[in-house]
Amino acid sequence: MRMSKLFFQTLREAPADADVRSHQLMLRAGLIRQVAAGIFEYLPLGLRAKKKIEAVLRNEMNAIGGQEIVMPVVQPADLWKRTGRWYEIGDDLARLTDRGGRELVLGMTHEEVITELAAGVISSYRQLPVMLYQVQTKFRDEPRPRGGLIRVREFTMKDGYSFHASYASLDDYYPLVYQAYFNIFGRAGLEVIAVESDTGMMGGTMAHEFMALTEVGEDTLLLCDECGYKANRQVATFTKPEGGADAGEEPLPMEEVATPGVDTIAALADFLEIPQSQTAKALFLMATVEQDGEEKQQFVFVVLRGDMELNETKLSNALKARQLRPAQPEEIRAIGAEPGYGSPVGIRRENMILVVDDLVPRSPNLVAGANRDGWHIKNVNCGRDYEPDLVLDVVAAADGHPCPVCSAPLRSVRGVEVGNIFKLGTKYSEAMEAVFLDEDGKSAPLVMGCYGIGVGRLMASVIETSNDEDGIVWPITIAPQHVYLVSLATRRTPEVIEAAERVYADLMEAGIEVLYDDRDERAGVKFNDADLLGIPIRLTIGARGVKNGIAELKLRRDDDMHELPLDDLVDRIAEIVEAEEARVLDSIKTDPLQ
RNA sequence: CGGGGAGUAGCGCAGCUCGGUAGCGCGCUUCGUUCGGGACGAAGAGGUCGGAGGUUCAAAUCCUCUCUCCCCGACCA
Repeated sequence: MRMSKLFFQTLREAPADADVRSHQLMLRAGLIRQVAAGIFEYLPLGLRAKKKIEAVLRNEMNAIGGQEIVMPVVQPADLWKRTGRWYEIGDDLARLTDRGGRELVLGMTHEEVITELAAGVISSYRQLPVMLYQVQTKFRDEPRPRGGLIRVREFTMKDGYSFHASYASLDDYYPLVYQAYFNIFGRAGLEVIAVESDTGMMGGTMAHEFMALTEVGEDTLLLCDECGYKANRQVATFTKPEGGADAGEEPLPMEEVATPGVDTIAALADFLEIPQSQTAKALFLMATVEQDGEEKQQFVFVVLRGDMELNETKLSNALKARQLRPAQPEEIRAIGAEPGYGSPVGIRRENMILVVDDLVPRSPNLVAGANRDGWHIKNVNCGRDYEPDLVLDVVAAADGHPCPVCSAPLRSVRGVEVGNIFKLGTKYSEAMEAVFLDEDGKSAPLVMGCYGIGVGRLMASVIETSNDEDGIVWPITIAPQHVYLVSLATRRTPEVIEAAERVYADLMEAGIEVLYDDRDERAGVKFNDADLLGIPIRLTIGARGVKNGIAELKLRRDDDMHELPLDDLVDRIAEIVEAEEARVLDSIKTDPLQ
């Protein structure tokens, strides 16, 4: 490809509304353009990188028996009604109506469609297991797209779905996908870790997320450097201490204490000069739950120890709540509690659930609110002064908490979820009546797994983790082009143009991907654009070199200059491309599946 | 949805307080000189100042409404 004809433009300055590094670089390098919030165009170079990633995806999916199909973006609402997700999912699901008044959705994922498809094709255990996948556009009307391609509304996803005759078969297959995912990310030059994750709206029994560790990530992960435990904060557990500072202490009589204007835990601990672990934190939430097929609002009172944070995912899962929101002050007062001074002691227990974190009953003599503005109660004891409805682990693991496996301190890091794998089970096959006949001639629902990778997000993550102050540093495996050929010709040096043209033609002839900078620009402009674009191999043809029969070679990833003889260039470049590819492949790291 | 910020040429910005011919840098076009890490000179093209109302002799500037984008939070298969 000739730069002089390439449809793009590099930018010296990053657009003001990009503040994530990968976003800035992709815009500056002319890989993408933004059309609307979370909606992007791919320009030629960006698309080439995207297609390289897709080629890796296809290759690895095919290697574990995947068969590629394509399903529609626009799907009938009826399918989504059958699984209930039409009702469960809120505004993230874009809905539209066709000319005949029929309701449609833009596919945000394809479980419904593929399960229906599988139901139509699969009738016997002899057809199982089978893995189907597609590389297709998804639309999710995210409330807040951000970070360029990190979080978007319209995106390309590789989504795969496996169908099995039994859970045992799914259990056998799942590790193959797990390994294929490491191969994919490794081949794309992205280091990831796999963490256990919440199964969320997908449902299912087991799930892993593949996370690229970077500060721009939206997920918090907890890692143990000692034993290797790692989990998304949403599901992470930790070894809870035996009790508070006063563990083992005898319960003391309750005592009211005036605390004017002290309506936060931090202020309370300061005011009474006690650690936050000696306080009780009261949280009031409204949960949307299903009861007898009806949606219902359920008031939830949660008591945590003051030094802990609520993990809403844990609570939500335990209550099987569809939604959780903070309760309004009038809702809180309706049960006889006072916002800012909430306490489980002396409240009206009708129409509410009192959930207590399991650390609270082990922590005697806590200071709780008095349900009265400006007052707290000392020496509140769970079990003596109030009876919880549920005692659960509902607190969030945080940096420094003891590992649940080995008790070493956990470390919290940020990560971008670039892929996920789920054991779905029969949730969708039952809803869609996707059944097969087993060996005994009995009808049974298909057992499913599903596996996703966001292509653009993967690309952004690679750039996010592989760049320097001058620009992108592409791994050669997914770089838009392998070679950036710089011609430093001027009008007085036609022999340089001639040599560069010949090298370009030879490289093309040999099937080597080359971006030829034939623009009438000064050397500095070309070198700076070369650095910005991040093509792995830079080849420079200048007057000096041509006189001596050499070209100059520099790899984007290091600072060393090399000289290559012009008459042996093509073979040498081919070797280097191969060596650089091998280098990426050699660095693939896999986490054992736990 | 809550909080904050911003919309003026392709990109980065000034002008707005105090109403009076729409500017600067980069990029783009043409010509000339230059040519190994973002050259120089000359001459140009390019903007309904996000949109709609209003106030005024006169609105980028003041008022009202509205749209869009970004950041933090809520949310997130």
